[in-house]
Amino acid sequence: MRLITWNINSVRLRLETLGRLFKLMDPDVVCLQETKVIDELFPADAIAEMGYPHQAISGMKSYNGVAILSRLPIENWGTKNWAGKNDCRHIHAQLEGGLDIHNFYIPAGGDVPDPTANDKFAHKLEFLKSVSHWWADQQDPKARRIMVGDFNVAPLETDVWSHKQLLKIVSHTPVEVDLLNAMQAAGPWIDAVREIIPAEKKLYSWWSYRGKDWAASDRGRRLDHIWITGALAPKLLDASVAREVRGWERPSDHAPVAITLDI
DNA sequence: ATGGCAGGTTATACCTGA
Repeated sequence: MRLITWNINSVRLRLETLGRLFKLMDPDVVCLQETKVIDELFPADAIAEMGYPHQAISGMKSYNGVAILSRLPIENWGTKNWAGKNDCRHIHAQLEGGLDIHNFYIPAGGDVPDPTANDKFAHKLEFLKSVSHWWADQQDPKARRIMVGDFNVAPLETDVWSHKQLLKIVSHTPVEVDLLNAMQAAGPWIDAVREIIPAEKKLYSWWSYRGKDWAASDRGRRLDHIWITGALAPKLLDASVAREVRGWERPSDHAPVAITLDI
């Protein structure tokens, strides 16, 4: 089974690109973030025709929005609110056989890494804490769970183009990294991508739109993640970032991240 | 050395992203 996560930055604008991605990667399950559309206007029929008739969607106007698209039947699905906001940043779906998939769009956090001066950063920290506490209450050593999404935190030094230069930049500050690590420990979760691609290797999944030549300057960050529970770890076959997708025409600023499981 | 870009909106400037 192949599963991918992608911050698509508008599902309507990039519907054709999504079809191209289906052909490139042949995924069984696709988790999207920043769909930016209410459920009534989500291109559900077009995506079903492309081979993904089983869908769980939760969107709002203009901002945020998440979706899980699947070739395999979804037995049940739902959403949860975190940090006191109903803003379409999480959706989960259970597939046949009990595989549980959680898709998150964690708040970006604004520019100023100070929760007393910046409400968005305070919200991000609160969001990370509330998800951690929830996972801490879901302990089940046999659980087959996957947690994916745009976490908006690049935890490792090799997850950013310059650790030193980004220490005070939102997405790589120590307070965020500590909270992300706490969330990972709360699962406990295994970083599936770093199981396959060693932590010594630089790895990014996002490059700013603003650079002149994103590929040449390569100032990226690994903001998009796929975590799995210990019960799934023996099934992990592969993981990758589809960097080439960032170079396609009218791209999202995020590249898809993928894993393959022997299930 | 990031913010210079990009997406959405009852737009034609301003919010968001990170």
